[in-house]
Amino acid sequence: MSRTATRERLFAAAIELIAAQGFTATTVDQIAERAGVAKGTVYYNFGSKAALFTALLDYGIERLSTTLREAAEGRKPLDALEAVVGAELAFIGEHESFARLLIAEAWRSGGGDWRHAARLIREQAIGVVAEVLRAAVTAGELREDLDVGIAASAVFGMVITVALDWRTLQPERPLDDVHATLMDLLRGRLAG
Amino acid sequence: MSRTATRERLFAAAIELIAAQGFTATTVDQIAERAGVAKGTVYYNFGSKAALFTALLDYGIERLSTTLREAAEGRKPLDALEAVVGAELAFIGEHESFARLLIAEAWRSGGGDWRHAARLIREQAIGVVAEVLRAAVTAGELREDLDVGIAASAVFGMVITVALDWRTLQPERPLDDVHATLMDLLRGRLAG
DNA sequence: GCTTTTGTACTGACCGGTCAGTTCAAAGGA
DNA sequence: TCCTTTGAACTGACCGGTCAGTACAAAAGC
Repeated sequence: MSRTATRERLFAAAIELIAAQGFTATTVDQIAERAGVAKGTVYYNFGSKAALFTALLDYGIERLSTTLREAAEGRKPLDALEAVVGAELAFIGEHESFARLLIAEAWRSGGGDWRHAARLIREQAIGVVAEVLRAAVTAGELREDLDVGIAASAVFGMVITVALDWRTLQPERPLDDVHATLMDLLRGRLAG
Repeated sequence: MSRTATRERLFAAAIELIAAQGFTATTVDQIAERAGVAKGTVYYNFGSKAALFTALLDYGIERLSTTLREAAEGRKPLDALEAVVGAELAFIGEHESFARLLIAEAWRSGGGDWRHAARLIREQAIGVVAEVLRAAVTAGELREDLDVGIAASAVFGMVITVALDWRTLQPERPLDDVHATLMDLLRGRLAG
């Protein structure tokens, strides 16, 4: 098997297990078994359990932020916001386990080396949202005194929370439906 | 020392450690040491590491949802929403570690017995937000066809995300300031 | 008053199991 | 030939849980 194929199998296995059990509770033997490779292969490819995990975070966050950035590309600010929200929803729908893992690791307090992860998310994923909002402000489509930082983190957190509740409680519901409710909320179409 | 005092010392110690490291990575020895008691005391009081943790979750979620419910009490629907958001912000500001632990442990996928925790949060904490929104709909202050479930989880997730970013990135910022930005977002006061 | 008993809270050394990480000889495949 | 994988055996540290014992205050018995 090619090296990258093996790596991706290991990523997928590790993501599901760690999302369900947490990093420490997941054993390297479990990861190897689920990926259908030998334990030695894990160490041949990554060197350590921790290295596998950080590589996995880098890889996933990179994919997420790229997806968001591409969704925004070439659109007018407010359309871009809508597209980014939709892309985030879709990404989480497809990579539910990764999203759960992200939410768990990103908001840790002190400790580990993967405070790294928190910064990555903030700078890359939430950063895309912030850029879109900033563009909308510049274009005069949003209030000039909008606190872009807070608003971006609010949008990002709102979407990830709703998406996970959606997958958990009513997965049969169509994405567009959830997306529409979310956009109504954002546009302040609440009043009766 | 009284039994309840010991229990609360253990809660406080466990919350900080688990918020920073996760459940499995936190050892009973660490918890005992930080609480200033012997390891045996943990088992005398709770029976097991897992039991300590679920007791802690029950205790914390109960306090959170009570706080939210009291904030809403006796207010008109939309005022109640504002009050609940403020109360959630304040609670997280005061119990930051607990909030981090909640967000990390509550959105787990499969596995553990603390799928329990996810349900508790949904039913109790998010439930309060949902009730307030439902009251607002009944009073004609919000759209009749608003999806109360999605909206409630969106509001809850938005607030907890923003609150933790606030504590991490700009803790000196006054609560009222963050609260105001959040309410503007909710009211759709975005357009320029 | 005084001893004896009882119950509660806590202690910390210890045990048995688990797991990350290592090593290596052998095999597969491009 | 060289890169990659296999799978099993092993090690040593670490950790959850146990348990015999301490401390001590409040009854109980005399």
